[in-house]
Amino acid sequence: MFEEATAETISGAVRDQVATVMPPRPTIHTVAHEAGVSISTVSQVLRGQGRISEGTRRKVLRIAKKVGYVQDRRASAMRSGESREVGLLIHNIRNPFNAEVMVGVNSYLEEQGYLVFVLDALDDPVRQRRYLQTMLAGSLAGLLWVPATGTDQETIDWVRARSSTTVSLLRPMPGHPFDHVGIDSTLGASLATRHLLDLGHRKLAFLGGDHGSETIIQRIGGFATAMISVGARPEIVWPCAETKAAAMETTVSLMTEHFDVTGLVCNCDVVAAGATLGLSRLGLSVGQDVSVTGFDDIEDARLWSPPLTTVAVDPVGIGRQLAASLLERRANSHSPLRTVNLPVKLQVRESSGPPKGVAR
Amino acid sequence: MFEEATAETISGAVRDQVATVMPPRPTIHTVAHEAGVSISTVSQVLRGQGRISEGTRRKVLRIAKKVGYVQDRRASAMRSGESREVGLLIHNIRNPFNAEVMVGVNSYLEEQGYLVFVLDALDDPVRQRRYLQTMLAGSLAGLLWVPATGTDQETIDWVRARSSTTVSLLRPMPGHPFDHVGIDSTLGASLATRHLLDLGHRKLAFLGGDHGSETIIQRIGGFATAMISVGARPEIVWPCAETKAAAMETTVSLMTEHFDVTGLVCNCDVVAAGATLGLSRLGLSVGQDVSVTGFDDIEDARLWSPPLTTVAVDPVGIGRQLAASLLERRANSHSPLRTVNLPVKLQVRESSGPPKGVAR
DNA sequence: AATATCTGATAAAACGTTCTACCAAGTCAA
DNA sequence: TTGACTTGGTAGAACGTTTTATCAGATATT
Repeated sequence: MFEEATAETISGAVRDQVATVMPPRPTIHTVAHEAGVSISTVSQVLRGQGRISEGTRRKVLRIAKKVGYVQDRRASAMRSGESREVGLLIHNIRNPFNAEVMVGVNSYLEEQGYLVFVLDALDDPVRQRRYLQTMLAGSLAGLLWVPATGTDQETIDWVRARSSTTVSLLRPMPGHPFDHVGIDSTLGASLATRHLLDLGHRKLAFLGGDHGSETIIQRIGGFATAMISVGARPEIVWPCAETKAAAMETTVSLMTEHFDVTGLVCNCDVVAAGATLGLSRLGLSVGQDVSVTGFDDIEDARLWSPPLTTVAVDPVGIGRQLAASLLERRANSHSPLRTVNLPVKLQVRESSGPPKGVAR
Repeated sequence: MFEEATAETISGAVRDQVATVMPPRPTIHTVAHEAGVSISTVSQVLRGQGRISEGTRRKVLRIAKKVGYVQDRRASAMRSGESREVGLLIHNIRNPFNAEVMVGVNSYLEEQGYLVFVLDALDDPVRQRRYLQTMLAGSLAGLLWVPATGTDQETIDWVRARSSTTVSLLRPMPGHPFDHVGIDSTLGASLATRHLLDLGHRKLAFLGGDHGSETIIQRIGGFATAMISVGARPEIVWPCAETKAAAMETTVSLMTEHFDVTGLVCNCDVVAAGATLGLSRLGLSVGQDVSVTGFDDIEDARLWSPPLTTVAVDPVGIGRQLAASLLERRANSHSPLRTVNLPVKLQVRESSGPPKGVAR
């Protein structure tokens, strides 16, 4: 078949098998009838429970395979109140870091027979609320949740009332109402800051993050601590949204107002990317005129121009830890809540260098 | 609360409300009982059907809101056979392009009251098969499917037998068994190739893509056509996996074997990124020694060093078109299958330039 | 006054599972 | 032979909905 290479092709050719009537999906009844046993027997065989003789067991399994039976998870979940589906509610899947986390979660849980499905709240609390409602309406094995910016207490309480197994990640919530997997934000930010200070910088700014979140508080804390330890003043702190566009705008404003800043400690790599854009728009060269550090070490960071100095975390590792925490909580629902903070590591590349006038 | 800044902190502090017993989730029965009506009445009110007086209607709605009732979608779907959940089965969510598509799908469908959930097959046919089985086991409003590399005919047939509303995307399947939304791969590849030819290149290679897929056939077709039209020979075609690491390795091998190649036409931006890495490992400068073009125009492409010349497509637009196609198919299940190809546009940046020895 | 029609609501069966309670037949010990 | 126990299996209720059939009472029509 030849696809014409016009700008927009709509090929409306009639193809075969459009309106064939679908055969009914095989259910447990189909199998039972075919095998000449009761549905209870089939159910027990399929779940490996109850007392069934080896003979019928084999027969049922054979028939099940033959007719292509596959369990309806929702029916199963509805009756037993036990599902093997885990919801991953993420605040923004466009951030490649989150995609990596998802891969980690998935790889761990699927070998345990769980199905992970993902919802992207696009960092919108209203949408997030709607998603939470629909997810928790049916039974769910567990919820992995990166709360959106501006998540209110009511939502948190609502989730806590509905779901016993919830693990939050990355963004700590006030009061730590759930098990939590995060990273050592304070340490990370202070590592990055100290690195710039060691290079000779003194006039540094912190860029990015939404005001008021726990993460940002920790990171600003790390930044400030490092600054103060050498007698510098951590006075320039500009929050901004986690997108390149926003970070670019903010950087332009920031550098216009504070033209003597020689280093930017950014809240994440995406913000650092935006900062890079903003600086080059101002004709400033990253790594020479102004140093920039990120946070995350997403896969692309090493490809940028110049390659980004950043605080590396292991997103797949976070994903796996998340999954592990979830299963642990399921196994033991009465143990006290836990917070696990995974290690960070400074990854030095060319976006940071000594300030102008200081010999390397 | 102070989080210690060690490499790995496990804070095991006991917190409050660990073992509080959950109140039962309100069901339609709760509402019915509270309002003093039957569950059928509640059901009818909630779906706006049947003959219910204005008085009871209002009362039911009030109570439902009061007790915080939210419908159990799985029970509803099970009984009615009609769900409002759409599954998006994607071959690799790490590719930012796919994340954008997802955003497009989501934004369109959610305003129609659908819930979109995502599964990432990690480009593994076996995993994909398992996911398809679990998704199609219950009823699903529709399936959006980017087939994994190496999807076999049996799987395709199986899906066709189970699901009437499936839209495939991006990777056309043999025989075009579903509605399809794609991009004009042939045109895109020939645009990129022609661009390099116009700059004076003659010795070009095509890099990336998995052998045998329709997409790659189209793109290689576009590449070859453009080459032949100026009398060059399209002989160097190296497929490779869609990851930076693989592309880097392949590029190194390719350039070692064909040291006189001056331009690489890549199958996607991720591969182009890998190629960039490979070239710089060989000490070759991108855009000067060797030109590189990509395909997708992911958000980061303009940030790389040098910024990537690439074939731009609109992933969010694809997502929206996908959603539209799905709803159309649902509305009219007997219309002939359709293929929609969205336009592409060449985005020229600094990763492409005239070959050495040719004046710009 | 008897019958038909309409209105507002309900009872009960389904959807595909799981699970508790129960049963029939066989085995074994006393 | 009796009672107790074991083995292998089944019936049927339940999960939270939707949907069809039905019903009681009111209103309208002959």
